[in-house]
Amino acid sequence: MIAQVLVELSNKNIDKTFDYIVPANLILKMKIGIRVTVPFAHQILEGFVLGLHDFQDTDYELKEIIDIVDTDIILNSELLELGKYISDTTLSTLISSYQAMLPKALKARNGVVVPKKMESYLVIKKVGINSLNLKQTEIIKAIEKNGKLLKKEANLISTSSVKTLLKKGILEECYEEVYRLNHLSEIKNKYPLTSLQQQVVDTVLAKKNTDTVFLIHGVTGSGKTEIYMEIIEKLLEDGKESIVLVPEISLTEQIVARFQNRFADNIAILHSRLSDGEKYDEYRKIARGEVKIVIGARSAIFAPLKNIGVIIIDEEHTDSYKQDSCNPKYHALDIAKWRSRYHQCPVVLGSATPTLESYARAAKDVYQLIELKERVHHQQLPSIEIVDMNQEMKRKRGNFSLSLIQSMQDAFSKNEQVILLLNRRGYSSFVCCKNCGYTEKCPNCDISLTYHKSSNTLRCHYCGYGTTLSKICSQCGEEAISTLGVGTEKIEEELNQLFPDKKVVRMDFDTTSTKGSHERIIRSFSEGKYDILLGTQMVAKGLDFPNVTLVGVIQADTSLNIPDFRSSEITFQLLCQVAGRSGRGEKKGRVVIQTFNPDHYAIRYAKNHDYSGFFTEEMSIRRKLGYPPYYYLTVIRMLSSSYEEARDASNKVAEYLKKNLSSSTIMLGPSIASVFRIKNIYRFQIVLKYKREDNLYPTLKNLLEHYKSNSKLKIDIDFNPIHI
DNA sequence: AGCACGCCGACT
DNA sequence: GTCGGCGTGCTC
Repeated sequence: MIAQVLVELSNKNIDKTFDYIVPANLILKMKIGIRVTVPFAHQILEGFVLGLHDFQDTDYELKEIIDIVDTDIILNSELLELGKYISDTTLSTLISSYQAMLPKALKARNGVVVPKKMESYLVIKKVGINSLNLKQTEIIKAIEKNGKLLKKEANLISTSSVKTLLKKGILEECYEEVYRLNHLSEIKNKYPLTSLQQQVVDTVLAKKNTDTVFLIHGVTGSGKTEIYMEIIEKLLEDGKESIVLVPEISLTEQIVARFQNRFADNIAILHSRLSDGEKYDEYRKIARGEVKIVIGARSAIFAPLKNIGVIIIDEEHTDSYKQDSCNPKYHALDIAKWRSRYHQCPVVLGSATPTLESYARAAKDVYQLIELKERVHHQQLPSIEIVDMNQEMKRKRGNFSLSLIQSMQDAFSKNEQVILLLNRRGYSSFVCCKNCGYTEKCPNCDISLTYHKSSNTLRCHYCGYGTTLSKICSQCGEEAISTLGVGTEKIEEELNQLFPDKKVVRMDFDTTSTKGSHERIIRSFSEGKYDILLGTQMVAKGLDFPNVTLVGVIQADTSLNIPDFRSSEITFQLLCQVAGRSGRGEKKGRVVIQTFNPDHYAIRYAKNHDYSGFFTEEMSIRRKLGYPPYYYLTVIRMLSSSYEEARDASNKVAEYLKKNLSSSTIMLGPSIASVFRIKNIYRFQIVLKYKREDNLYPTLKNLLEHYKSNSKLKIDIDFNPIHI
């Protein structure tokens, strides 16, 4: 027997299987999709068995498989097929696609082993023994209750009796895997659906055995989660399973608790804040068919469920559904559509602010659109006030407008809570010498350093570089360094001066880096231990605090100034999302947005909660400039530690693309990437715009092939990029 | 990742 | 003449 093994060597561009002889002792255990260890180039590697043959069809002298890693199939036939689809559509290696689908503990690894957590149990081996003493009988009875007993517990009765019984062969010790997380809770009463919510549920279920994609465009607070849960429950009655994708940062205890109250321990949770061991356990529950509902962030889309009834993607506009940091650069929505075709089940997308791409597809009936224009129980959407900071600055009032201060005082007087958004962490956005104008930059990246007052450091938000702040300018030697721009740390300081008797809690990258800190902040704010929750975009999404009646946006311009064609869309989405945190209880909410661009259309439409107005205007701009959804985009990046190397290669690549792509494809660049040096790697990029380009994949494949042995230059391709 | 192979310059 | 620099390519 010959096995085709795909080995883990993702660093080098080896994208093929190698043949190995299956030794006689492993033939019975050998299955496609299992993990094995093999000798490969003077080392031992792990890999996946992708095929089995009876005969050798090459004349190499083959080596033998060393062993199998686990007896279970890691990649079932669906996942094997899905991996090929991912590789074909993202042009990344097959092994990287499989690795992306698995939790760390199940990847073909090189070294790291996550211990399976085992507990020792006692079971009865021999029955009908009657010469037992009192303690021994007690132990046997305790075991008979459930058929087994934790050894720890038996030892509490009598350690020596346990030993004797084991020695006599009456008892036997066995080990069982225990799960680190237990989602045990009782099913509580569910809320009755409004007739509007019920209609949505019925609409989706009417197509339950088709691969229809639904887009639920529902305002914040329109009760989408209840709709999801009802759909899931109805499909559960058919024996069907569900995947629910939720943005990483809104996957909090709050949302998990809602699902637990409804489905008790029938759920597995997958997100990055779990430890490797916890992730492994949750994954095993799914693979063993012990749970029917999976809630998780992006990678939960790969959950190995076998009979999927629905895939729900909440807050579908969230950019973290696209993996763009490493290969394969896949979008969870594409994976969802593939699996929906495979399982013949619907995909349900939900958002108050769908991406232009999704809404345009709905408008063209590619997706089935469902509109929910009102909040449940006729709660009103918050009223939004725009404050022109150009006028405010003339009055010199720091970062808080009179209107925001008054609104905050008003909320506090009624014992209500406030959320403040500032989409920039740190104390100041950069430091600058007042004498010579020199700005301190990161030595490894083309980025200004951000001042963090609490640690008195300058830090790079791209590579993590840190240095202490010196008051003396390194350029001119004058003691004239001053901080400019504003971050969350500085706002926290101002708040303490403005409202000394109010308690502020800050939630950003810096205060949520330790395990559980994110949850702690949310819980204590929800318990009323703080009056103000101040944070970056983390505070904008999914949170539900009934006592919050005021949301303040310190600077709506932060995201507007990003040099990206999506900056208006991102700003509009962020403002709508954060506004939606206000007035979710019985009291009506208010929102104050401070901006230097009060007339910008993204801000104007957000003020009126006018999605369709924004959609129409933004679409006309995208059409004029030739951006999605009118054109597809692909970014090709040339990366090298040598500036010249990256520059020269980008010119060569551009020439090659021009020659091989059709004349209707528009090529932007080559130009330096928006941040042209990160971690000492120079980055050039080419952007392709096209409506249809049949030569795209073959051309880019050739390009990668050509450069794959070049160790100095890396070619990085991102189809349908989120950021360019 | 390693290790072999091979094509150049420096040196006993 | 030989030794070793490392760039390149292969590993079932």
